[in-house]
This record gives sequence, structure tokens and C-alpha cells, in this order.
Amino acid sequence: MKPAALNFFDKVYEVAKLIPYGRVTSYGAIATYLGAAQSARMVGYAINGSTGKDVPAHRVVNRKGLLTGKHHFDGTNLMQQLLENEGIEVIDNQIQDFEKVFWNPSKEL
DNA sequence: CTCTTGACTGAGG
DNA sequence: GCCTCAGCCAAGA
Repeated sequence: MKPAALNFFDKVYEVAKLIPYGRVTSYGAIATYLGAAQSARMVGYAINGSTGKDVPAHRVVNRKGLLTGKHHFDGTNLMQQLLENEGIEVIDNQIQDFEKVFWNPSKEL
């Protein structure tokens, strides 16, 4: 058996892994790409289980470019540090030039 | 089976 | 410009 929900999670992981270096995307963008634009929360739910895997969860933020999920990381500023390490300027959990580093899977992929 | 919670988003006040 | 409400779906208690 193969629950559809598992497929959805797997899809999220796939897309998250495909995020280019120095780029970020939003939950809604991934959800739309998967055909579940109304299930943006599910993307976050899936990413929640991706932490600790090969999935760069730090590259996935909400539509405002805000690091809403930083609380799920070990450190307090770990997520921010990871993004800055890729050349993305992050100030107070807010990604600077979000539109420039934004990666849309529906168009770029 | 029902209720609550959640890494979201868009619209309205 | 900030806060609140409603909609959406899935998993855990």
C-alpha cells in the first residue's frame, strides 16, 4: 500500500532538494507546483519531517521570506546562518532581496 | 470517529 | 502597516 499523503511528502522532499544554491522558495510555491495550492500548510508539515534529512529545509520559507520555521532547528539562528552561508542576506529572520533569491519551481523547473 | 494543532495564505478591519 | 478571521488538508491524541 502507498498512501497518497506519503507521495505528497516525498514530492515536497524532491522539490526541496532541487532548490538551487543561493535560492529560496515558499511553501505556497511548492504546494502550487504539486497541485495543492490550498495545502501550503501540508508543505510545512512535510518539511517538518524533512529536518535531519538531505532536504535543505532552511531554503524553504513563507511567502514573506520570513524564517517562520527557524524554531524547528536546533539553534536559534542556525537557519539564518545557513542561508547567509549561501550568500543570502538575512536580517531578523527576514530574507533581504527575497524577490531576487526567490526560486519558483513552477517556472524554473 | 471527533477535536486540536500546525514551518501557510489571502482578504478584511 | 499591523492584527484578526476564515479556508484549506493531514496527522496525532
